Amino acid sequence: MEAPPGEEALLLKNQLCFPLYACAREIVKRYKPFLDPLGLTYTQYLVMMVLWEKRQVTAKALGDCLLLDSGTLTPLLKKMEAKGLLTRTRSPEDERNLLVTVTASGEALKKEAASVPPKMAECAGLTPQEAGQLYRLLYKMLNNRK
Amino acid sequence: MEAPPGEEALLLKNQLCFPLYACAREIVKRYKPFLDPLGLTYTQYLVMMVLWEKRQVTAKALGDCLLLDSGTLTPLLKKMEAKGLLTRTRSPEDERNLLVTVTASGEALKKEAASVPPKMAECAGLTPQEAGQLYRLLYKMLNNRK
DNA sequence: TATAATTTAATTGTTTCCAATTAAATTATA
DNA sequence: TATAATTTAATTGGAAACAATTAAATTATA
Repeated sequence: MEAPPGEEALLLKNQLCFPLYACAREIVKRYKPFLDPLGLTYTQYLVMMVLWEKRQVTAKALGDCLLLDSGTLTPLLKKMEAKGLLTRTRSPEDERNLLVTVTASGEALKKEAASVPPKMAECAGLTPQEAGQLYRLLYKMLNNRK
Repeated sequence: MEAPPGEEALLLKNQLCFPLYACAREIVKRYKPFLDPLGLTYTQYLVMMVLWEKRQVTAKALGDCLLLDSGTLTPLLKKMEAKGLLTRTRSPEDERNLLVTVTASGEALKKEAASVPPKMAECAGLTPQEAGQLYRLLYKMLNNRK
């Protein structure tokens, strides 16, 4: 005897999005003990990863990278500037563009951050194969954006 | 010529947690046009799914289900009570427990919500096999919690 | 039984996150 | 060129989310 179709689709245990949502929050929590010593939140850590790679980016490019808009980035970047991790200047060629540049002290943080990825990889608890599968599926969903 | 090991692990494109985090936010955004007509946010929709299934739960049990604590649930449930979706009463057997009970109007919303899961399944853009894989991997990570 | 420990919600303060709007700079077009 | 459209950040307001603390009720223990 089966439940009517509309019935079972609304059960929490049949949701795909719920574990996605819960897992994302859980992961940020698991990062916390590793990021606290660096004085970074998870979102700030993401910004730093982009800056460690590129040294300088516009706020627009950062938002495109991280899928965050100015409502999130503006206050975040101001806080990080106050902490001395980056500078915020206007592009001389196009005053609309905000240039975000890593400072020496922001750059220096990279060495301490090097220990974070291996610790996190461990606490995810997936095999390398599973992690690869998950990575591929998540990007497939993300890229399904219109 | 390879980058040093600590180097590549800090690249955004090599992160597993970033697409997880971005995908969770993206999914909530994709739900929005379907949930707005019901007057529900995504988190409120999760609460309603539990209530449609159980009719009555304690706030504690709800938090265990959804992995949310009282700091999130207390204001959320008050808002939902104000909207007439549920009632908040104390358990007579144990006054510490808050009983959350769906109202008739909350129950009535279930019929309208029946159309949401199929629409969401479509916009995830995964095959049923992939969705199953993703589901399994996410729960594996979640259950790796200490 | 009296006290201590535990459990459960609520509160407080901080950080994200987003939608919608505004303002400024630039680019396109009439 | 003058005006319109576009692009980019910033702002505003609302909803989560969480850590840490507090308060009340219950249970365990000395």
